[in-house]
Amino acid sequence: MSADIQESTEELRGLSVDFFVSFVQVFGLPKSIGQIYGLLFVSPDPLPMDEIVNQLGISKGSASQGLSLLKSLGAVSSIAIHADRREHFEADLNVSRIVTHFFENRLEPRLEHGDRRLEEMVALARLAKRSDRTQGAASVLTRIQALQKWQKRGRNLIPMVVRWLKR
Amino acid sequence: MSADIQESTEELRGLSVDFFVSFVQVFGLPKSIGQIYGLLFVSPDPLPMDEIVNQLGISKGSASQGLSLLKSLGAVSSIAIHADRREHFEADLNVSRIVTHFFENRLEPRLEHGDRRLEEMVALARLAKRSDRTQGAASVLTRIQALQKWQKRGRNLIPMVVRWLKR
DNA sequence: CCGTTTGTTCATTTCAATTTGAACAAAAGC
DNA sequence: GCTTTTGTTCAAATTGAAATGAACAAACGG
Repeated sequence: MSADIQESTEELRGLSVDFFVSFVQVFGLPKSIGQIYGLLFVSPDPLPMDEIVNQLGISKGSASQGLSLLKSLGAVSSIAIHADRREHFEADLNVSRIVTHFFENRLEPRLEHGDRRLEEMVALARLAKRSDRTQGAASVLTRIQALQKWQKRGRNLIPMVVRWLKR
Repeated sequence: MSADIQESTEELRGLSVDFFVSFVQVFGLPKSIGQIYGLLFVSPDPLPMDEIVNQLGISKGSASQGLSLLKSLGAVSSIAIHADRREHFEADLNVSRIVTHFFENRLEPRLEHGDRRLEEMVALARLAKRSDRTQGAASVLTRIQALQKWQKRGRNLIPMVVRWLKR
């Protein structure tokens, strides 16, 4: 490989790593996940873990953990390479998978939890309103109920987004 | 105020704080922001900063910074109270504001940046493909172009979401 | 079997983001 | 003008999440 090709390959790698680091951080995932995926994304051939460790300068531990998360997201898959017993990894172009995972695992549980919290809040605010017949208590109840509407609206949005991305 | 009312008021406050801490964390905002908003949300009357500091047990610094962020989001507004020179704060039920702010300030700049990165990546991959006529170089270019499509799709989604929430 | 390669786990370290609190500024009342 | 109250700023401390790397396990080859 000539010197300038190697150079631009490295530059491409850097851009890809950067791109995906920024991407995964939107979803609150660690930087190393973005680095690994970014490297695999522009690699023409599947890479073994020690290549990933070397090229990114990260630890074996990070690479191992990162790869297993990425596999669980369906964002990378492992490939058998003839006459090499090491596991090789390849990026899947599964943008919707990682996003869907974010919605279903990060967002959905919180929304679920939030629903229950809001129920309890309504109950307490009703109680307060009954004993303490002030304008204040009533308006707090009203607000909480308005918030419940927003919560529902948000939840309805998620399946729409997922569908749009899968379409 | 009777003992049981005061008690359930405190419980309500705790639930609200919890709810909003969890909410803001989805958007990568600090916990204190959620605490402050949660407290104001269930307060019948506007509160001065020192009340917020006392009730939440946070520092003056956090409260000051948090309130100014919340004001900038349009999530709280300040209210003048007769014969009290302290600034009083009230929660606005502006769920869409905070979400819109997230999209426009956190997401949009990243997407913008991502667009530029992808352009550079395409350029480099084209170069690589021209000099190095292997299957690998060509397939890397194809992937990057596929990613560009996803990026566009994501960007188109945002105005839709914002509209849905504002509607 | 035994040594070597490959990969995982988890206690410790590192690092970044948030919170604190003390110093400072601004405004108000006396 | 001086004191007190109110609010901001920012360097330092705290905290929590992620990365490290050493110890361990598993799989393979000879």
